[in-house]
Amino acid sequence: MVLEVLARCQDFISAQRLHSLLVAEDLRISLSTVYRALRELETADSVDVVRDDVGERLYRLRPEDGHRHYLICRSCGRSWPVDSEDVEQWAERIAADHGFAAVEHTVELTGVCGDCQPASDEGESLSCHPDSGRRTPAHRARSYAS
Amino acid sequence: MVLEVLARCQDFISAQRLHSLLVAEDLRISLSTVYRALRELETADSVDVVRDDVGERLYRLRPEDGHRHYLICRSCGRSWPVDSEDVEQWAERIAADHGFAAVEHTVELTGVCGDCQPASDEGESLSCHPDSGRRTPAHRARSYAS
DNA sequence: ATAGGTGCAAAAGATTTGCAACTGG
DNA sequence: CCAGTTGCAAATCTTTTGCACCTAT
Repeated sequence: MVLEVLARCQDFISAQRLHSLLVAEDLRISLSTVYRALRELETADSVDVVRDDVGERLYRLRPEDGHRHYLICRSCGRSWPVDSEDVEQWAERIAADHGFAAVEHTVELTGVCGDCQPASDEGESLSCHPDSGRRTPAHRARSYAS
Repeated sequence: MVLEVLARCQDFISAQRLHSLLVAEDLRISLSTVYRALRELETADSVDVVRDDVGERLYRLRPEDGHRHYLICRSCGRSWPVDSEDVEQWAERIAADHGFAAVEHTVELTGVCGDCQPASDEGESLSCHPDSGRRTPAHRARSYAS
């Protein structure tokens, strides 16, 4: 059930919201089970995970094409898989330069998408973000970025 | 006091450990105050922040040369500022391609440093990581990476 | 019957905050 | 005397876990 919603969603979503969606569909499932399912999917590398600005974890089913990095709109919350060839290479190079092995990287790209730029809120096209066009920008704990 | 320890440390450190260090030096300060100080430094863009594999936040005083990205050893915890020109450019390009504005990015590079590769643990040269050479690798919640 | 999944409530843990006491100017 | 800090304890919030129950094999 978790997988199904994730697949339908095609966007990052929190465990709690996911649970809400499930319950809203009359599916009987507990929050614990949702967390357990997500953890499985995570260890199976079937989902990508990013952190909310409040530390909450957001999950997204990894696209079949293997993309692992996304461009996320801070306003509506929608995400787009992006090509990360360059970063992969950069990461490898940097690691090699420093004599590192077993390198892993985490990359999060956020911004304001085209739809959210002119007016203030729209982008209700997808269903995973009840709080679409209204998200606390830089609530308190912003990740470092530049 | 917080600043001083951070400066001396030159590495990522958690609020709690930082507090321990302070207390260990007979400096009278509460954990709350440490958190408050770190938050200030954070909003002042004086520190960079990364997330532990358990969700804990680690802070590091941003080097004067303005580096914002680091290569962190998963074994001993030491970190090295890295050149991120390429990623910056990549980020800008990707964002532009998608019509995004106000782009921000977060990049975390982890691996096993040279010192930690042959044997298992060493690298006790710096003082911020009491738990050096022994860190739960991929405890449970691994960030997505590739 | 039996292994594994599930729900519930409690636990864990990091961070924040209300509030009263305190300090330097 | 006051503004701004601090400490402490309590609250918050997400995620995990213990444990009993229940179900499909």
